[in-house]
Amino acid sequence: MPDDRDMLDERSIKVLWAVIHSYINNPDPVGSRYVTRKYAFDFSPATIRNIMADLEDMGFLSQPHTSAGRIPTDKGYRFYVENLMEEMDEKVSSHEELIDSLTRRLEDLREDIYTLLDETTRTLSTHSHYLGIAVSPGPDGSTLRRIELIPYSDDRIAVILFTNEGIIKHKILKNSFAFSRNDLNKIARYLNREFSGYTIKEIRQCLFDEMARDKALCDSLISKALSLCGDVVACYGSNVFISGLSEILELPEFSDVEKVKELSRTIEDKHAVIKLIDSLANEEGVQVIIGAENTIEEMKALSIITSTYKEGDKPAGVVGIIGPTRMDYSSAISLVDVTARFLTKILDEGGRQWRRER
Amino acid sequence: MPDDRDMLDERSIKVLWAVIHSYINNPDPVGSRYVTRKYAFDFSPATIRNIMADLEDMGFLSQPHTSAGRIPTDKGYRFYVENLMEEMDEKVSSHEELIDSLTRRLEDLREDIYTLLDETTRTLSTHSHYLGIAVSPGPDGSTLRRIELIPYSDDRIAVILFTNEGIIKHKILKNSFAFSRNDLNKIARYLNREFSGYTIKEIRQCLFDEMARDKALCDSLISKALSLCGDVVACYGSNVFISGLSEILELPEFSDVEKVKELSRTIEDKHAVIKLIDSLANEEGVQVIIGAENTIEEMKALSIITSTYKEGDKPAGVVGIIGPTRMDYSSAISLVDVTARFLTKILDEGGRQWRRER
DNA sequence: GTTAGCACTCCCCGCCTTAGAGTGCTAATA
DNA sequence: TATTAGCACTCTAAGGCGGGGAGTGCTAAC
Repeated sequence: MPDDRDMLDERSIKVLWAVIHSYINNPDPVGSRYVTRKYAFDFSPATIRNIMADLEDMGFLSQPHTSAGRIPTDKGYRFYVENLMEEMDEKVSSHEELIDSLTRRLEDLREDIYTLLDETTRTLSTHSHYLGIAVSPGPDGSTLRRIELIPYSDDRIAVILFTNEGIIKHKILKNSFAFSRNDLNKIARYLNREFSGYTIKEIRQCLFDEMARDKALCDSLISKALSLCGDVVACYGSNVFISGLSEILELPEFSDVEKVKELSRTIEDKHAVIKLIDSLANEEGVQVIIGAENTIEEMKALSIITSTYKEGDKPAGVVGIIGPTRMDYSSAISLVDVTARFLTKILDEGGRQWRRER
Repeated sequence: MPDDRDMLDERSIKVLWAVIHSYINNPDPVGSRYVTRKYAFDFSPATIRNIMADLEDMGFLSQPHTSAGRIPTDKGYRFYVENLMEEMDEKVSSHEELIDSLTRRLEDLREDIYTLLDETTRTLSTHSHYLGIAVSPGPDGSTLRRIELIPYSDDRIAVILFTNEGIIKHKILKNSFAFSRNDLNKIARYLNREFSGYTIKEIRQCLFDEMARDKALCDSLISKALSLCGDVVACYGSNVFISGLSEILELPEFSDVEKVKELSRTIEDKHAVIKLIDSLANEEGVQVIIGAENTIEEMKALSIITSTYKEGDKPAGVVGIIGPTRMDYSSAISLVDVTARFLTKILDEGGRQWRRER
């Protein structure tokens, strides 16, 4: 693919930027006259029209109908995000207000990452006026810090799993054997020695190998320990948090109820969302997916900005913003970036001393 | 207030029922001609018109405009729910399908009530096509089964709280003292002896009294135990689960985006919802709130059906359905009823042996 | 007490018109 | 040769108009 940048002269770029900038602020097709006026071009509308026609030929702009102004295409936004945004937009504020409000709201939640992520999406959505989204660390983002076994009733024990990321998972297991408290302590000690410091995914793999290698080899307590542990790590998965529906409904693109239905169906399907987001989980830095670049059919009219937050230097989970393709990319991107860094910092403060050397 | 029932003769009641029945199935104003045809009355439309005019005078029906048919008022629905529903509607199915799907989906979740309630709302909404709602037990609905203290890092301990209702709450406390594992065990034993079997609310009250009575009296370990416990019970609250937005958006009453916005704002405000639902938490059996009977401004166009599920014989939390006033009350009520009973049964199976005699 | 008949009301829908915004093309201009 | 003014053309959004239809309330007859 040739570099689009080369196809465009300075003037075309300015016009493209103007159209996008205008359209982001106000979803009316942008006319040539408006561009000359508002953006103080030294050309007449007629010239701008010619340029716009060229931009349309190249696929950066489109017309809803003949004799309407132009609106950006996904390709147009893409070009904007990659080439124009940083150099042409006046710098957005340093997001002090966001950091403030994150700090204030999340202060007491450091140790409970689910509530923390939930609050994060709320903050993201009120600041961006789009949907805020967060995904908690999955099996390969979570590192086991510690596992505890607690007798719960005559035939049940509670398994509690602490991770470095602040996730605390619990599961009650119906066990047919009656373990003594002493047995449980032994098993827990064994499991902690063996597995703490590894990711859930690694533990899964390890358990799998162990089982496969030789069942007879393990003494019975160890094999029971492994099976307890297996039950819990087996159902370990990511959680999704999404909020800000009432924010995003204020946008004119959602004045059509059909659109709203589509959106609500999409965000109620957590599985699809997890799948989508997980595919971005290992990318460095802020990811931008614009409109039809998206793989989910119902989201082809939306854009997604995400970034991973980390625990140590390992990607843990994802935060982001979902909005219309006509999104304020510039500020959304920096919002997401700042938020991800903030979460990384919080995790860092909690968990450093526990990281296992490898 | 005089009993409305006395004001209406047999014939008026039949007409009222017909209007409501028809309107529930199809939100078009109901005309006199339609009633005679569809509901096989032995009278002419003119007679029905007279009756309808009377019903309107009495406040059971209203007209969107002159020369439109009638639609039920909140008072009309109230009369329907209280007097007509059971005797006149053909019995709804015994909800075997619902029980089936509840059983299937909730089988593995008995011990984790949050996931269980969340899934319950999903099931409720797919079966009713309205919003499913569930509220987890609050401080006076939860009975402490057991408390565990676990060292978490050098300066933090994890407090884990098990309740009879299957709630597992955890909180990481930064403690300035370094407790030994032994100390923690002692403290936990003390707390369990003292508090298990009591509701969180009672424990709160008790802690409060204890503190007030005499601080000096307690030896230092006990006072620390109480303060640990206090930190955790202090932040114990209900959780709300709501789902089915995409279901309810299919209804014609939500073809107006303003209505949708209002709805989404309402259900995002968990606090208001909890407050509303909590006020019903101690009522026996199924509660029905119709339209403007509601105290929340934004919900005056909606009806709410709720019932409490119990742990033993003590009300624990609330499940319900939120829909338009034009709701299929008959089936909604039995759905909610069945669901609440189901949850009660599940809780019963898990927790009986732990109830403290008083 | 019930009903047929009838005039009346009001909404909904399709149709038309108009105003306005914006385009593309062409010919004139610097 | 690049730019621009002028102009005819296109398309939408909004408002006005009129007929059809559904339903009512009233009156007088049964």
